[in-house]
Amino acid sequence: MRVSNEEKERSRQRILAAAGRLFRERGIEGASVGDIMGAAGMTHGGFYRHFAGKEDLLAAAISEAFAAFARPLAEAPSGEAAQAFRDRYLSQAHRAAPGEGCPAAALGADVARASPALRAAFGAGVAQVAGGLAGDGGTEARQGALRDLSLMVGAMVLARACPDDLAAEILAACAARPA
Amino acid sequence: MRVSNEEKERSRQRILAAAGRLFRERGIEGASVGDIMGAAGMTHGGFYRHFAGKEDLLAAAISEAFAAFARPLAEAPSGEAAQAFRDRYLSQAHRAAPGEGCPAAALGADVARASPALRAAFGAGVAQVAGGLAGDGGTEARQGALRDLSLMVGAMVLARACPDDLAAEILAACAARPA
DNA sequence: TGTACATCAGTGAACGCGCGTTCACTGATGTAC
DNA sequence: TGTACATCAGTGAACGCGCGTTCACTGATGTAC
Repeated sequence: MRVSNEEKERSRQRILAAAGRLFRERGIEGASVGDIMGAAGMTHGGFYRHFAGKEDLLAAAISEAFAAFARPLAEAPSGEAAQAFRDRYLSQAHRAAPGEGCPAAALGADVARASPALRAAFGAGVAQVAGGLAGDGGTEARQGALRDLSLMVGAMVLARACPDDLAAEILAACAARPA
Repeated sequence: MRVSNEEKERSRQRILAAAGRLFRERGIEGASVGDIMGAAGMTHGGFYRHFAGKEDLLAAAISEAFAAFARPLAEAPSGEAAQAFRDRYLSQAHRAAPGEGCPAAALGADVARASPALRAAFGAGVAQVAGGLAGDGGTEARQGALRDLSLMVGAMVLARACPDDLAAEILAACAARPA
């Protein structure tokens, strides 16, 4: 049965939110279209009324996830926000909750093997986060932001893949000197 | 037809080498048992004479890949080897050849979602590389090595997932100040 | 050292399963008059 | 504003495909005597 235009838009947002969480939690291949639609409260068949296919959804979910993840950086005074962002990033809470965490740490390796279109969307997200970290500084600030982000992404990738004690050591080592 | 014990061992090594390359190039799910056996010059059926299953092979391939990747760090004087390692790590050549590159950058995100046994093997590999970077320094050297490795892994994950120009910027920014 | 036989590495067909996508169908919504 | 009809969001069955794993089979290798 057809639903109203407003409800359709709400459905689309639910699918996007579920995709953003499940892709980050399980990886691109680990989250099926059926899983995502189920998490959004629907069956799989209606998916193609909203997206052209899984890759189309993935691109939209990545853009949305990066925008949400970078939001705190744009909303507060530059220096404070950046430091709060770093502290949150290198926490055990972030390690334990990839579904709400950094899209780069969760999906970077998958995107590396994906289409140029996806990599463009991913690159735009990375630039967005780096821009937020750099504030309105110049070239050097941007360089520093890219270095900071690399350190954080690497620390989180390693921490999630390592046993708990080594993970704690990695996060502490990277938090110790904020580059 | 049965083959000799020596040839069986050579087959096992070919499977391990092919797995190490294909897992890093395509990810854990992207490299099938059939692909790997084909790359090793055999058909898929014989696989189970060598390994209990795909996960067993993956653990062995990860250990082998980390050992080979860390080898240059153990074979040369500590300071020189570490600097050469960093330069090679943050290069375009490494970005373009994941199959022969750092297992942590290529497989970290996949291993984060895998079994504790796999994460233990991965953690041992990470510790091996960090140990090679730290040389025979103390706690502080190990902290620094974990930070260095995090920076390198993050830079490579981001560089591979981003378009070429942003990737070059990331690698240059991280090479500029070797933490 | 020879011989007879058990072992087993590798082959290729087959299995059950979950995937992304397609499709006929439904009935409430949107729209042209 | 009402009405008649076209649209289309969502359902659930079905598709073709590739996956990891199993299995009967083969014949050269390993081994007990």
